[in-house]
Amino acid sequence: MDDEAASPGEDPQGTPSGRRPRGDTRERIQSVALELFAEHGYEKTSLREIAERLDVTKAALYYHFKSKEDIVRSFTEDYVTDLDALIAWGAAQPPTEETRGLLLERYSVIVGHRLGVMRFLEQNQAAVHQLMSEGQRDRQKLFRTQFERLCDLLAGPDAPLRDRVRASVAVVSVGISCLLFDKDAGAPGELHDIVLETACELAGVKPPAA
Amino acid sequence: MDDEAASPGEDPQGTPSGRRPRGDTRERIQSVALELFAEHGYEKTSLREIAERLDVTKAALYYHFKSKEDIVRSFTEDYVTDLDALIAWGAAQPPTEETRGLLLERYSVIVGHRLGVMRFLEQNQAAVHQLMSEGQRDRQKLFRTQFERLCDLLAGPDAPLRDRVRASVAVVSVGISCLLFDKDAGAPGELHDIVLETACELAGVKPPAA
DNA sequence: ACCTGAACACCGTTCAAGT
DNA sequence: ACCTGAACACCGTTCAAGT
Repeated sequence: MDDEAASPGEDPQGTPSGRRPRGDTRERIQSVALELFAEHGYEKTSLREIAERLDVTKAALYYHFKSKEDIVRSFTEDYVTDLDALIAWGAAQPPTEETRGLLLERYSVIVGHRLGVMRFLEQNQAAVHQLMSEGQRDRQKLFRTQFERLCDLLAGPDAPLRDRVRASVAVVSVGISCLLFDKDAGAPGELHDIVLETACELAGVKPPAA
Repeated sequence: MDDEAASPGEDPQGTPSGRRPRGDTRERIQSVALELFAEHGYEKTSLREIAERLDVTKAALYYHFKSKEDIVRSFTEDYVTDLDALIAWGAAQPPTEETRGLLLERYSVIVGHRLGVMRFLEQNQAAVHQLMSEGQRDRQKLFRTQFERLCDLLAGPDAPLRDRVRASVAVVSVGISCLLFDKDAGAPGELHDIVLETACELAGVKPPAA
């Protein structure tokens, strides 16, 4: 039923520490790929380049991943899971101002923890959008849908246009602020506070625990 | 010196109405390309598809454009020119609150007039970024640079972090709001007013002519 | 001036085969 | 389980040649 759990072969014995086959080639592929995708873009990075850096053949990559897009999905998955959990949490809360403030704060924490993936997603929207809208059966996991769900939790589909626009800008602002000013912050929490305050102002809520 | 003015051949006689060679193939390529690039993304759209829709050969496209990237540049150029003019204007004004408000208003007008190109740029950042950072000698025309110049006119590189973050979000908000809510607006100026008000609030200025 | 046909190197993907 | 070598169809690009 759930066929996307096992990646290489089947591992029927079940190696104690999970399914990683000791040689950590799979993870090395992931990290080299994310690095190169960020540098030259997803489409401009060829599997040959990735393979060469790892001293393996192009074909070897296909033992660990079933396609180039599957490599992307592998390091995108965790972010999607986090965001899904946040949305589910938000949907279960009473739609109060406090909930909306916490939603933005938790979203900013997720973004802060996965800047590399966020940068990739932001820069390769077109590639990623195609990628996700085909194979994925679970429509709830499409990025666009997740974005909309998050916005709806902040403003609701029946809210006046102004509120919906500002809610969208609030969500987007968290992402791009973190990406653009990652390096420029002095104190560690400085950027986080600014980002959250700005997003909350846009969404029309007081920042939580201000 | 300026070698990017003439596109097909040289047209030494100088056809009265410009350099268009009557058969409007060049423009048909542009419109089909923008359409397909928006639908399937820049990289996923092949020159074969474009050529087939126009009933010509792939090779024919190379008579009108010197590469696939050159097609993008052709419908990107006008937007870049507009933005350059806006930046030049802004740099020549006194750095008052009124100037900053007008900067945002004029930017939102430019964006509103070129939604198709904006959508393409937003979704294909990675492709476009590569594209522009190589061939282009005129560094001032890089998109990233234009974005930064615009932000600097709103906040200045020495402004406190908070102001710089909010200036960046202000600029980005104009683009994404127009793209996301293009269709949802009731009255014609309704969205424009909301977008401008939001951007001005972020940049810390009163909206012009409110 | 405007376009075709055929070739080029490169790409992502597959698969039988090796260890 | 993990990887190679060789082949596949397709891509962007070039170029001599046609009208």
